[in-house]
Amino acid sequence: MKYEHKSIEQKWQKAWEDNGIFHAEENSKKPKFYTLIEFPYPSGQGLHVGHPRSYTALDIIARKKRMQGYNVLYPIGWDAFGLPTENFAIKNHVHPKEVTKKNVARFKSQLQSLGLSFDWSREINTTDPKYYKWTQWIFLQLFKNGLAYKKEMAVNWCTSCKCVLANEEVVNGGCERCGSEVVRKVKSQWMLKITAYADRLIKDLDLVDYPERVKAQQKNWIGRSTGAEVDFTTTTGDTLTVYTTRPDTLFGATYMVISPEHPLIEKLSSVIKNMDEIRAYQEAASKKSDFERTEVAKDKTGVKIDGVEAINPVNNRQIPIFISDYVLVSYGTGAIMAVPAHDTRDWDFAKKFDLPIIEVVKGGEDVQKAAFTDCATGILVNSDYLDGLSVDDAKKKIIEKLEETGKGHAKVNFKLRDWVFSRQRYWGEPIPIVHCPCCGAVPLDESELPLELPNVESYEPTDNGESPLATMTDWVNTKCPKCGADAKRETDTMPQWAGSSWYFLRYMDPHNDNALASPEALKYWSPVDWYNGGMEHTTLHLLYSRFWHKFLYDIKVVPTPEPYAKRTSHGMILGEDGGKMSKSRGNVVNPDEIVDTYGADTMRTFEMFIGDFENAAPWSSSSIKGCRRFIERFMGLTDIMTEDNNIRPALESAFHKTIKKVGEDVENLKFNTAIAALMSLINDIYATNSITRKELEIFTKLMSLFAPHAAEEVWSVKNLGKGFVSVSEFPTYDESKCVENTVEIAVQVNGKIRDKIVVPVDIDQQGAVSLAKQSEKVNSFLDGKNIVKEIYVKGKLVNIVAK
RNA sequence: GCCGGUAUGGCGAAAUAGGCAGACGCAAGGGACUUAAAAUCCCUCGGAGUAAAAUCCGUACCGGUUCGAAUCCGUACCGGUUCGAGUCCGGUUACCGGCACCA
Repeated sequence: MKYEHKSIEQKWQKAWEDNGIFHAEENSKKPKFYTLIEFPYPSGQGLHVGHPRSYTALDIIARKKRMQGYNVLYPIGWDAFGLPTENFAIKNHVHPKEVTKKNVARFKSQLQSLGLSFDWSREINTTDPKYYKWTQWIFLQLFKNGLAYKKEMAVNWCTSCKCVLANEEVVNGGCERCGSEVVRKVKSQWMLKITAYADRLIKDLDLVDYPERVKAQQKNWIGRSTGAEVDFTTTTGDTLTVYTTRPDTLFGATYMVISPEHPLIEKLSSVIKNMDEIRAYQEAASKKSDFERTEVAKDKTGVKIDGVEAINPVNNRQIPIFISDYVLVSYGTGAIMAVPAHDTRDWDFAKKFDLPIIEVVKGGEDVQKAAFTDCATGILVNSDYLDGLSVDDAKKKIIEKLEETGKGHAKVNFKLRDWVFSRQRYWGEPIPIVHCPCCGAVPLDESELPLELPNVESYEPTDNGESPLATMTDWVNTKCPKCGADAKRETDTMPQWAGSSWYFLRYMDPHNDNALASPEALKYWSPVDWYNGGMEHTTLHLLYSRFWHKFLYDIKVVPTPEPYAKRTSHGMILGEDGGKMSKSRGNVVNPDEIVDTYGADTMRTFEMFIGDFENAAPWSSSSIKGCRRFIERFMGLTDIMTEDNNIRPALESAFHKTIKKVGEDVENLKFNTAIAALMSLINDIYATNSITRKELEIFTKLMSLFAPHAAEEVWSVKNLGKGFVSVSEFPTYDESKCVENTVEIAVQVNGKIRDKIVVPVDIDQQGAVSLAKQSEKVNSFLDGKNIVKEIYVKGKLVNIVAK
């Protein structure tokens, strides 16, 4: 049979869609299976060869589950709010809505050309007011529950996007999206209190099946640490509270450091003698970007505060206070007690400013030469009632003492900060809040949702840091929903992460106007059974959506504490040169060209065959030919089919083994070896020059996971079964038929292979060894030696140990 | 610096409760078919070695355990915990990812 991929692929894509065979069933009695991929951002560049790697992988899972009798939900939609669209709109003077529409159409046709078994009847779009009505609704619930609040604070400001960024969006001091410089800017911002969920976001990782690296990264990002807050009094009678993870070293505190922004400085400005010097330091620190501030500086800087000192609560020793930018205002209390003997940063600082270093934990080298930071082995010294204790015991004891005397208490801290939720841009969900001069921030009534984006003249971001919406006075000016007074709408919009934080719920019931999804649909489909996506979203989307879902669980909207039961992650497809695909490198592969030249089936098979799914893999324009040949050979089977409706005995175990292997490998994301097994089997089939009807039926079903169009064609041309092979019953195997009658085993002498023999599969040790000894080759190595030991490993080898 | 991961032919990679290293595919070389090329089919394909064999070497490094190690161990060097350490804690090289002055 001639293989014309273009006509075949178009034909079957249309047939699948016309018959709706991939639509998830409503009110089904079948067990459900919800497979999910991260819905794409429809960029102007169109689909990238990286997208199909994830989509094809879960498509294969979805297809297999469908064939195994599950009611499968494999949905698709568009995460369409965002800056590139807006920037394109500004440049070309088109409405972002139009840009989005065009990009979605392009993406949709590209995706459909790949033969992915999405349920297109559930397509969603985050920019659709019917969709973002519910994004806004969730925001209102967060607001009503005190988890959304507005706060004046220093934020990350992208100088190019003219917009604030969340901490998660700042990469190496630059904007995650455009790479431009990020500076600190004080602005009033909407914040979401993700920190209220910090503990549960760590703890509930135990409930889900995620790769270890994902769990580790999330834990690392949340950064839980346990320690104590300790109150120091100052010579002015004020209280200076510090956070420390090493309260056991309190006796070794020889100075204190507060961050340049610490409020105590203003409060004591009249007492401080060197205020000019301090002001100059503050000024210099504020000019540094966040990146420079947090970069591990080799050289510590700081200024000693003149005129006020602190008193160590455990020994009443008077110690100096410094300001230094190595202490961050945003972590802990913005102040530390410095224990140079047991903290490398404090040690560096102490050396530079010639401050005393007092050893309070014994067990390391000379603390005058380097800080000793090992908690596991140290023993407390020079610490009064803590002397002789281990670090752990000393921590417990000192915290007890502090709590007794009211000088401190145990404290847990997180690196995680609240989520900066405002963006000063047009193309995002409007925040449904009205600012009233009397009532403050007032939420819109839920019946007013969706609060739609107005049409504006210009989407250009403003230099004064306000959203383009602020210029729309008839939209901005409104009445307070509470008291009716003249009031103004919030003009900031939500970040792109808002719409994607709950989209998987909408798929369960995408056309519902009364709720984000019906309780019945949520109950039936939750949680997502298998979610595949990129590692780059681990501390962004994946964390945000877990947070929202936990909140929705708390207010009894969703039935499960975690949104995704299982998460897997694919590796990147690299350019042929081994580097990341990018326009500037000129190594970008266009999927349209691949589909055009080789067909979607080849593209799919190749992306699955390319290597370990979880690792990065370079594209190869020559290797893909092997996959094309494989599919041609598959199509060619139709020319050698016989009407025999059995599996031939010679191939029986090969078929059963392949069914088993393909099924298991697919579940374990080992697509490459599953395809290799099918290639091996087809080689065995061609060696016999024929294939039976029954054999072709099974082979076609297995192939339909990877090359669904070609499989449908073979299925229908040879009339192998009713309907579509894509929804036929997945073949089963018989474990007992997976084994051959005879097997070739290796014969070793002293661990070196000397011969290979064919033996019955169930032969015992004695039989195998005596057969092995009949080999001349083996005997030549045994000559003149005594046999010490004979080893037989069933189905593998015989090893004769001789001396 | 900390956390996680990886290391196998010319290339993408297989094989780990220890058991035939390199499945499957690409590339390459030879042959068949063809006026020729492409396509297809057959053969070879880790390295050294040989006329062909034999044989030796080979899974980042070094060292071990074992009849047998890509797979297990680190006992190499030193120290600690312990009545008692091969067993618990603390090493080397290269690359990738994450975090990084988080007290």
